[in-house]
Amino acid sequence: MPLSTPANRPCNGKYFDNPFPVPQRSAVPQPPAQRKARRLVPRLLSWYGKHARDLPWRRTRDPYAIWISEIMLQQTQVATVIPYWERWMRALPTVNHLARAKPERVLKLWEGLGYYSRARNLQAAANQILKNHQGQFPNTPEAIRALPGIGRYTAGAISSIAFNLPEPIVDGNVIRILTRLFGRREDPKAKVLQNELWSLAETLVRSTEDCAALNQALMELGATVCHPRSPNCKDCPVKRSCTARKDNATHLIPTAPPRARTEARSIEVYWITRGNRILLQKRPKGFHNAGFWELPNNETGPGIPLPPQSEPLTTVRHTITKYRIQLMAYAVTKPRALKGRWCRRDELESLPITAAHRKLLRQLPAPNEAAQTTA
DNA sequence: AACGCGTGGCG
DNA sequence: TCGCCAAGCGT
Repeated sequence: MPLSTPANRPCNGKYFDNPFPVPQRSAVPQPPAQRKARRLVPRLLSWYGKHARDLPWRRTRDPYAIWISEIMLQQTQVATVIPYWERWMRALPTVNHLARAKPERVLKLWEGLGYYSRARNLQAAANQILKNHQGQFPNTPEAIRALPGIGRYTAGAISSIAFNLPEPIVDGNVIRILTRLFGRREDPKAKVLQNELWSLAETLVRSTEDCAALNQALMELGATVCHPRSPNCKDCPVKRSCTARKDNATHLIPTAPPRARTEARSIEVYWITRGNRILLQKRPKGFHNAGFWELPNNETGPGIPLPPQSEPLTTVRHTITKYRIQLMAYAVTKPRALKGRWCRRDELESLPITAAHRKLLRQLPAPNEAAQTTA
């Protein structure tokens, strides 16, 4: 265990003093779906016991470490996250380290992961923990949920995984598993089904004392067996209870509403060199990805008149949700007065730069070749 | 409630 | 190449 965090701390008995599971012994009969959900729990737990991957953040119950992993894993695959998480935990092993770090260092550690507001929210939350919780990670679902960047899912995940609290989680994996198990073909984003999924997830997590394992079992099953496309049903511990499988409808469930079309969009960026240096600027506040370094461009600054029919040195395409963006890099020899920082090639490594701009920079000639290229 | 946000992998 | 997808959140 390479971390300096309080790793492998055994699950403290105090977590079990909570009044749960609440025995549902009312006169009203339970809805069949909830009964079915409870029946699944032992199978899920025993399957997880055998098949859980050995992921680095599963070797600790430090809420800080688990928090970082949960934020990194939002809309991001496990394989991508692992090296980032390892690096982050070495660089900023505690809430205090994160709160005190320079924002630019935080961005640098996040560089390439995308959805960069996650990184800014992490640091804002760390400061909040310092101020409101004396640097101690909060241990109630409500207090966790109140931190910036932590929504209902992440609050449930940290509560259950780090503190073993009986808090439900509904993420993409859980949506897939539950809609398939219960044969629900409605749009899982619709409020009605959403509520039912959260209710089922709650029943599940309240049916065991190992809340951490149960919730992770759901996600693990979704990630490794119950794939979006061509699920591996033969390896599924609950296949006999799966309505979608019985109806041969796993490819139809969960229903996915059509996505919005992406629009094409071009941005001119300017390759401005002086000797062996290249001009970079920090993305200004108010723009997305504020704080990252980039080449001057006509998105965040004024355009520069280019000679007619000038060809870009290179182009890089990348897509964000709505736009397919083409960055076209033009060599500019006589820029109007632009603010920025003249950087040597080797300095670029230490600055936070988004993946799209990194790609662009890699494709550009070295700065000292400027004269020849821009003639 | 619907939209915007990054990136890399896959068929 | 293209569209879809991955441990969501804030507005």
